[in-house]
Amino acid sequence: MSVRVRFAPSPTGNLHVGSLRDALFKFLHARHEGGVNLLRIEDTDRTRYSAESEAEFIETLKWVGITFDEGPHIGGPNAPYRQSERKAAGIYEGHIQTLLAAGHAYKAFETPEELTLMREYQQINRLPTGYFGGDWRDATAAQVAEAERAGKAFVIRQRIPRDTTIAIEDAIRGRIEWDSNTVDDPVLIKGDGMPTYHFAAMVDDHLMGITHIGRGEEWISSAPKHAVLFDQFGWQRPVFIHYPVILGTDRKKLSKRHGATRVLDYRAQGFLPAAILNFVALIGWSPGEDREVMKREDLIAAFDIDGLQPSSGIFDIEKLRWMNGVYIRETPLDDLVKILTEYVCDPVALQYLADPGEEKAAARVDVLPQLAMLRKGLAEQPEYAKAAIGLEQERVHTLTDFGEATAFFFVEEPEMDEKAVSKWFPQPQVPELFDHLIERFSSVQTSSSEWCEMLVRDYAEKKGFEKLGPVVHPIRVALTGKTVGPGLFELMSVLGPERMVGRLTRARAMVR
RNA sequence: GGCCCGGUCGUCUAGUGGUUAGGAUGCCGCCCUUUCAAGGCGGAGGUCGCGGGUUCAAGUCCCGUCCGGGCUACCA
Repeated sequence: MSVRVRFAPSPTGNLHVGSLRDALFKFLHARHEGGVNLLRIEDTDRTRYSAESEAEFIETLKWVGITFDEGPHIGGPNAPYRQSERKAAGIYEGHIQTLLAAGHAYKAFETPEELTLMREYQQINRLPTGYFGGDWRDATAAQVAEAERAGKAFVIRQRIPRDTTIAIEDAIRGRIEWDSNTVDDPVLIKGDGMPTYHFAAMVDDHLMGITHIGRGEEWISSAPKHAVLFDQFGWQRPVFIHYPVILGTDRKKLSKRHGATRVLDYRAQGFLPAAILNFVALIGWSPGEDREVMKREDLIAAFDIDGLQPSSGIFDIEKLRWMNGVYIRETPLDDLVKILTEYVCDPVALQYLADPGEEKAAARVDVLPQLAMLRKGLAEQPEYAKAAIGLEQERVHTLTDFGEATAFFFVEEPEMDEKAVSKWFPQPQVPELFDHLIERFSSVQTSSSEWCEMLVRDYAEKKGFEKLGPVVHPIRVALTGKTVGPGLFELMSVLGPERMVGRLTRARAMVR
């Protein structure tokens, strides 16, 4: 039987990196096996559902390149793909009647207050908390009928078998068992008639032919209920895969304190989808060999459930930054320019950089003016901007870094680093050097890097400098205001004679 | 409290009874070089959570223990 998996998020907030990783594992599994990946929206909790959230999920998934074969946005043979719509279509109604008739489910009429009281009693007496029977699991038909006649509100609970062992086979951890007396009777249908996750997800998984239920390990505790439900329906149990969780640097669940949890915030910070995918795939999964830089297609080719790990992993943004740098360097320049052009115009990214909310660590307010200059440069002098980007490509980690890295190309008068100026400008060779260059560049139209190199080397040699440093460094400071950056001759070539004359003249005035 | 899951360099991980415990990142150093990167080379960093046991041999198997995490909702 071919593999059928599903990503079934509850759209109640932003799509965060943990969910992205879950979606990725399923996607890779399906694609590796030539199976089917489907998207289902679990919106049975109408009080928390948000349409914007659902839209964000779909947009994010599309951005990183996780594709689906069926889903609410593309349709498919198992439509509808939103549980609220499936409820409206009566899909769960018939199934709960089947369970009720077989005695695998029962109506329970406790009020929420009564349940709270029961929980408190259990806690005080150090008993396992939960609904293990209450007043209704063993109620007679007459009692139920009377309560119904009285119009009392009820939920429908699953009747978990007692005095037995429930075991599931987890694809990562192997066999896990429970004493069935420690598993309480979960609500299947809520008072408002909506199914809970426990019921709707399992019914849908069966109806949609899901072969592998992949989800976070926080679901392990409810797995016995789900397994029993499949048994009670007489359905074949799918394979359960409980992924380990992704933690923050404090070993607590990943939260905003660690930078960001929302995938789109990483986009705003200038991370490439390929890098995010690659990085996140390697938390909790390994190809089993010493290979780390893997593009989407490599991941698909290598993915195997056996490579999944049981232990949780910490999200190390430093390693993500390294990996993002690798992907930026590997991107062909034309593509990179296109990506950057979109990035510097992306209102969501700019908005985030201007106001990263609680994520103070990620605040990059200072970079906004620089990104604006890059945007302007890209629009008004595309070839010049492209050359500048090409020179900085191998020394940045994120798209955001291009703002700072290319800033000196676009401002008329680059900000001069004081330490650099005081170190290099007072040196005796400098005035004559600047005068020489100003004169030479004033008389030419273009300047290739070879020509610039020859010019500088000849001058250094003529003046008796054994090393290039004393000549190169003052020029670099004059042209860029900084001591670090791309190779001087490439940089000179891109700047061109006119800009160089302007900047050298200004620097010359500073020397006296 | 109850039930369940997990535990190899700081971090991500390889490892399925016999390895000097490997790789990556981060850190440090050297080389390259006009600087910074990138790249190359090298280094520090692990008593495989701890304690017992099985075995000629244990990170690998068994037991116990500690620590971390999850669940314990008419949320998912």
